[in-house]
Amino acid sequence: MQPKSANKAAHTKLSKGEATRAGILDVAVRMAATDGFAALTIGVLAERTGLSKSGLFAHFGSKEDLQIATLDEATRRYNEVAFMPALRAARGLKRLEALAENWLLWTERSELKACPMMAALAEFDDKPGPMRDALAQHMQRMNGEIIRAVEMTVESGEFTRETDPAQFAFEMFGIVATCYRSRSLFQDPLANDRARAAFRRLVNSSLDEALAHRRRS
Amino acid sequence: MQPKSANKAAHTKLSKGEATRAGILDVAVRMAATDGFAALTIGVLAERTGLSKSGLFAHFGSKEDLQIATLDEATRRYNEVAFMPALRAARGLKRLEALAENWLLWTERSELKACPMMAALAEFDDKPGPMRDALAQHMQRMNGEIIRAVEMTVESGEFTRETDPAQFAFEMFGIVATCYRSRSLFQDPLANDRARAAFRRLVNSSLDEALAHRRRS
DNA sequence: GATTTATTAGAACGACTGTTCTATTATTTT
DNA sequence: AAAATAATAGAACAGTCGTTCTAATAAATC
Repeated sequence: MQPKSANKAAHTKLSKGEATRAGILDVAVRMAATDGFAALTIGVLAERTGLSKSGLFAHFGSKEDLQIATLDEATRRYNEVAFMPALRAARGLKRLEALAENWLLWTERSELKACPMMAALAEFDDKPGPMRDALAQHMQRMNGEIIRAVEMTVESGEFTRETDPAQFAFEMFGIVATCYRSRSLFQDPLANDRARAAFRRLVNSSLDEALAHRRRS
Repeated sequence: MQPKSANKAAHTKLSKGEATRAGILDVAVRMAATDGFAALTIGVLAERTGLSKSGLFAHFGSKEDLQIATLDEATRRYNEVAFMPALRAARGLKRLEALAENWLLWTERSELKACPMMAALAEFDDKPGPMRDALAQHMQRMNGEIIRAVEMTVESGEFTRETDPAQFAFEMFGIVATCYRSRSLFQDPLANDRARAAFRRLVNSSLDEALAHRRRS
């Protein structure tokens, strides 16, 4: 199943198997974003990639592995398109804002119709199993990175010491998630702006408290 | 399919058909909350209600109608357990707070493991069809009621005139949705408190602006 | 109590599911 | 070019899906 020369340098030409696997995952990520992970059936996926069911199946040991691989690929793209570029912004508020903005826009930039991670969240957050475990891990990591960014904004002095990074991350996540939902369910063209306004308010409340605190002491 | 005497007073004894139908929907709502609407299959539902597949199926014309009926029943319960009781609170901030608190707690009070509407939202917000239409309608109504409550809080003078009710509803929805997700995915026992803190911050930002505004003028 | 109507069961349907075989091609290594 | 290995196809599997039919039973009406 696994080619002999598994570990290869980043830009080595892909073997045939690896290339088709990548192609499958590309279709799979798109499908997961649009129709959810439940729609990710072997038959439909085989049809859309031009492979036979068994031919496609051979690239993954099971449907569950296929789903996990799809989720992994989606988060890989998120990191590539949204998270890592945000790290180029200076530590502190600048970076935090970049994280928010990139998070809002990464699906458009990846030409996805919706966020596959949000879809996965919705489908598996209540069903125990390997998929849910993988998802929880990804989300913990993402959340941890946001918390880290908030902590740096506190350390830089832009946010008050009273700021609760976990609480901030919680609210930030809510804003982004609601934005995605608002877009898909209501096709609300204002969703992005509403999310930005909410985020600004969230940021301001940490800033304002800082100013008030300094005035008090 | 429909009994002759369909319209009956509120507390009339249910006919046998209506009783079983209600029993089916009770199981269906519970299942939708726990496992999602996709798990709402005729076979499983028949097994859990002790009916035959065809016997159960006869109560609904199609699976789609069953799903819609389940969603309707869920929103009916929400209105009964969360929305209507909140109307007993005085117009303005009190009522708005009651709406938020009841919204957070209605699943526990209904002995549901999660919110079926949130599940529906996640599964159908991207798939056009009657189910999505029904869902969008319910959500528009809920959102409208929140907006109305915010408007009343503005009219009562507790919120500043600059308050954007739709924006407030957007953020409030995000807070509740994230709370539910946080509970189910991470089993976070702090989720409710985080949501309450976020809501308090949301409320405060409208109040503070009001004070600032009065100071300015 | 007899007759009509509402409610349920049972069997069968074609379509689709994930998965496992075996066989046949491509590709890579020797 | 030969031998070994990787990649794909095709057929078949047991299971489930939603749905439709016919037949039997329960309840309501006369």
